[in-house]
Amino acid sequence: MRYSKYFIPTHKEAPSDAEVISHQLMIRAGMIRKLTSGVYTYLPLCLRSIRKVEDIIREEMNRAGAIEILMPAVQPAELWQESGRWEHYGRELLRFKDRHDREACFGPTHEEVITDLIRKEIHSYKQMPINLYQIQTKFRDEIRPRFGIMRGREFIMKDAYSFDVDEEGANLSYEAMYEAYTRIFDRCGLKFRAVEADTGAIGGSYSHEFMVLAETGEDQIINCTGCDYAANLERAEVKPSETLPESDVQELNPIIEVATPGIKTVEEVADFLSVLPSQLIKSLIFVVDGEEIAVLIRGDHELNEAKLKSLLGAQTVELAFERVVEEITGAPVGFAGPVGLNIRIVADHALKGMRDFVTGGNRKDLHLRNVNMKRDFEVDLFGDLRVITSQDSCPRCGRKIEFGRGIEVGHIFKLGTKYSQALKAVFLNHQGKETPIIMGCYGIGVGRTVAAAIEQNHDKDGIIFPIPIAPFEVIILPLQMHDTGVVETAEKIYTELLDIKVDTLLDDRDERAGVKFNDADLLGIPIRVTVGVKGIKGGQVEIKLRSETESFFVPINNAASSINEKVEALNDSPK
RNA sequence: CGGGGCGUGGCGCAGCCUGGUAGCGCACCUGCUUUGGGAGCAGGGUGUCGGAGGUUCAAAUCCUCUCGCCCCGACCA
Repeated sequence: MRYSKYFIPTHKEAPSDAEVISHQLMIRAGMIRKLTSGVYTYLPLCLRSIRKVEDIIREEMNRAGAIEILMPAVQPAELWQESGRWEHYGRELLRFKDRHDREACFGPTHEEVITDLIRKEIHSYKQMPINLYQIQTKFRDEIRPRFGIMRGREFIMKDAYSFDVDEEGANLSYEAMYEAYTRIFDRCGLKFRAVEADTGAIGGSYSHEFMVLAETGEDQIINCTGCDYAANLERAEVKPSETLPESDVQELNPIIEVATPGIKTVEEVADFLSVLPSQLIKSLIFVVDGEEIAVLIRGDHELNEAKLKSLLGAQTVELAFERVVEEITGAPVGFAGPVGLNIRIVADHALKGMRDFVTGGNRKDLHLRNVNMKRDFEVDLFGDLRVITSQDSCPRCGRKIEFGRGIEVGHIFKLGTKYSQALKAVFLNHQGKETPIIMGCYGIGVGRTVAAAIEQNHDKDGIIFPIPIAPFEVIILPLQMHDTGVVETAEKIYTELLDIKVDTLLDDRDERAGVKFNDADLLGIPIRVTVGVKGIKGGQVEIKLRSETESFFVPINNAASSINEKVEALNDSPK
């Protein structure tokens, strides 16, 4: 491609609303332009990167035995009502009506559509396993789109769905996808980690997220330094600590009421009473599928709502409004406690060993000291409810854990029969018995993968693309466009590279050297070939890798083959 | 949805408080010079100051409404 005939509108400055580096660089490098909140045009450079990611995805999905299809973006409401998600998916689902006033939505995901297809076409165990995938534009009306195409509302996604006759087959399908995803992100040249994850709105029983490691990632992840356990923070299990014997009940101290005027937060109360936050118990009132429930957490711990949700098998979990808290506890927010409450109480494991602790007094400006379980209140259900901390050890092997951040680029789920049951996707098994199909689903954010790659690979001058997903592999910079020797040499190498199928951009603009160098750095094309009068005199051109500071010279005559060697070397060396 | 902030040329911003001819840098166009790390000089074009209404002799500026965008929050009492 010739730069002068192409469309790469670069900018020196990033717009002020671009927060993260990948967003800034994608705007500056002329990759994306915003149309409206969370909705972007992919300019040619970005599209080339996206296509390269898509090609890698296709190759690996096909290798894993999946089959590409393309489903409609617009979906009828009836299907979503049938699965129950018309109600549950919430405001993220973009809904509208057609001219006949029929309700529809723009697909944010395709479990309903694919399951509908499968229930109509698959009736026998002989037709499975099967895995169908597509690469398509989705729309999710995010609460707060941000970071450019990292969290857009409209985005390109690869989604795959597997259908199996039994659990064992479903596990094989899942593992095949796990391997395919590992290969995909490896081939994209990304540093990533697969972590155990919460299943969220898609539902299902078990899942892994593929996280590109980056400081600016929206997700917090933990991993064990001793074994291969890694998880999303919202999922990470906490090993229950040793519980103390419960035999010495008689030695418990009597409850003391303490006036705590205006003192509400854990820090304030602990400070006021000169105790550690770990001696306090936070009592949080939640509305769980319409039922009010008290949740008890140690003062220095943090509740993990996802865990609460799964412990109770709930659809919705919401912190109660102030008014509700006042009705239930008889006190303003900040003074809730378990003593005397007549609603269900669930508590984190960490409370088991505690005695003589501090809680709210269910009265304005009152806390209680020396509160104890069993004597003063009963816990209906214990569970793992808190967020893991740096003091905790690995739930599998007990060794030290590390915290980090990541960008979720892929997510694989075991769905079980959630959708096949709701939509009655059944088949006849060997015994001729009607059985629900076991499903799995597997997503990759294609645009986000490109953004994540930039987030992970850049410097002060711009992007440093991993070569497998770079829009071009090589950029040629003829520095003096008025010098026929320079131009001819650049053209010669350009033609030779195109002949051997190296993706090459020739910067044939009549610009000053500095402009070309800076743009080349900004665009992040992995290999730069500089053709200048100086080099030509010695019969040489200069080659520099974007990822390195040193350059070297090669003879013009075999420049193309030297460059090709570099291209292949870079392609073969995953990060 | 709650809180905060911002809308002035393509981009980045000043001007607004204290009303009085709309400005700067980059970008863009023309010419000359320059040409291995975002050139210099000269000339030029570019705005319904987000929109509507109001106050006023006069509004980018003050007031009201509205739209859009961004940030934080929407769980930890």
